[in-house]
Amino acid sequence: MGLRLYNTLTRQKEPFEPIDADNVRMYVCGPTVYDFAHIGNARPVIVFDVLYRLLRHLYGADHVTYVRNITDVDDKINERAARDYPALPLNEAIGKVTQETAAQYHKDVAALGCLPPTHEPRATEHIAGMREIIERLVQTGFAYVAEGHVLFSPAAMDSAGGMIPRYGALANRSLDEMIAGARVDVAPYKREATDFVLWKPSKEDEPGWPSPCGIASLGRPGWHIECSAMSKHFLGETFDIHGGGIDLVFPHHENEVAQSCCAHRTARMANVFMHNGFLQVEGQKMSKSLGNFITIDELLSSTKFGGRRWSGEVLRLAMLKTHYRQPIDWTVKALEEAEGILDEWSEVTKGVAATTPSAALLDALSDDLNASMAIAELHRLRKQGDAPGLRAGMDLFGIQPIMPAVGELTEDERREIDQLVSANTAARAVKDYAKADEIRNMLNARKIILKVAKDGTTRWAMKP
RNA sequence: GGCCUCGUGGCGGAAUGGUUACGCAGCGGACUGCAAAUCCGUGUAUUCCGGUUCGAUUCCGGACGAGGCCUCCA
Repeated sequence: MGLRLYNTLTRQKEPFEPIDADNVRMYVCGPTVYDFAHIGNARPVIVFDVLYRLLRHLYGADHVTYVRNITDVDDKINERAARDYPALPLNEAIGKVTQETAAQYHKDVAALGCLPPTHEPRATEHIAGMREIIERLVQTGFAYVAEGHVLFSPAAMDSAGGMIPRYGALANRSLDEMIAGARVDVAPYKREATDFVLWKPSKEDEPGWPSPCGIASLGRPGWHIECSAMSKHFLGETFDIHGGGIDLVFPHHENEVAQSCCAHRTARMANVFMHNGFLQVEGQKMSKSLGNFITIDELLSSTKFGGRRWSGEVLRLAMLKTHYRQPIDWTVKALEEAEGILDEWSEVTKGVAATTPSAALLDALSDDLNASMAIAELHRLRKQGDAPGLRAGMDLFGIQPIMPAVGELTEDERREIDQLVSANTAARAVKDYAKADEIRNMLNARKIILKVAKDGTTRWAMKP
């Protein structure tokens, strides 16, 4: 069975046909680097990493180009920089914030088992490309200059006709509905309430670049234009897959489509748009005010969630247990269950070389990334004792075997435990059960459990 | 207010116009000095009310409930 993907553009699953099978091209919206990435941010990164691995498997590792940007120009960054480094000049402070946050992000997603994308461009490296698109949009009447701003006109897009899509086609809403919505920011320089900013003027202490369209003052780009510029640069005017969180459908992706299709006179920016569902924490929306806001780093290295640390592999498996388009409830219980499964898989696959992924596994993932069904197949492989097959499946998922909590013990502690376990085995061999039980209780008190196999060999593990 | 998504067992979570995967927990058994671990077996579910249909959990309408977008939050 070939790859089928759910396309937000058409609201249905479609067979995936790459524009060029020698170079399958995917763009995923990356982070705006102003703060630690939270666990909700991790979902698209993990989901599209699995898709990236699947595409590499299907089309060859050298035939997939994956671009995930870093947005390093944004007013939230400016605010954060001013707050955190009040003594520094703003631009210097911004540099510190974006460098530090990007480094933390790389650390986080690596711990989650995500491959680096083929290209990871920064918005500030592509200002010239943005200016070029903006110039073209103004020249062709899709955008206009007003008080140092450049604004895009969805109304102009809708009257353009030809192959250019209707504004709102992706989000499935009409311009009339949006005007009726009436919560659009109305600025005096806008011709229509639905017009959005492509470029805006910068104050002297704000980051600024030479403006397009003959605007004299320095300025900076609006939110959506960076993705249009960077995707064009690396993937061309039309590419295969564009991904991100479902909240990006509108306005972000809708506006990207508008900018790109109008600038390039194309029918589609990307053939397939994919969006992952939202994440809740213990049944509630994650928000700072509810106090359930949790970052990737906190899960990995603090005891804030569930009173303990979690490995990146466990976080990844927990994330993939739910289909990517469904809402996911992030709970301690779900992480514990994922860890239990991973412990079991790890035990049988440690040091085992992978074969190729089973056909059933590929079929499951090829059906719009049905990871739940794929995981069921991994359970089946384990049950059948097919360790190499299981390992191959785990590789496709990007999940490595873990060292159960044992990794947190020091070498000395582990040696001591090994000795106690040997003493327990020896005591049982001579039927000195009092002594054996005493040792076992002592180990249990230290959260060590003994696992005696049928052949008498004894292994041990940390209780979660 | 407008638009959209979702509602499956004790829990998590797939699939489907016709015996409802899989996992966790539970229960029973094997094994064990006793436990644990492991293995085998096993019960339980499609929110409610209408409609279409030989047949609906699936399709359509409504109710109730949860969530999202319309605010530069993935």
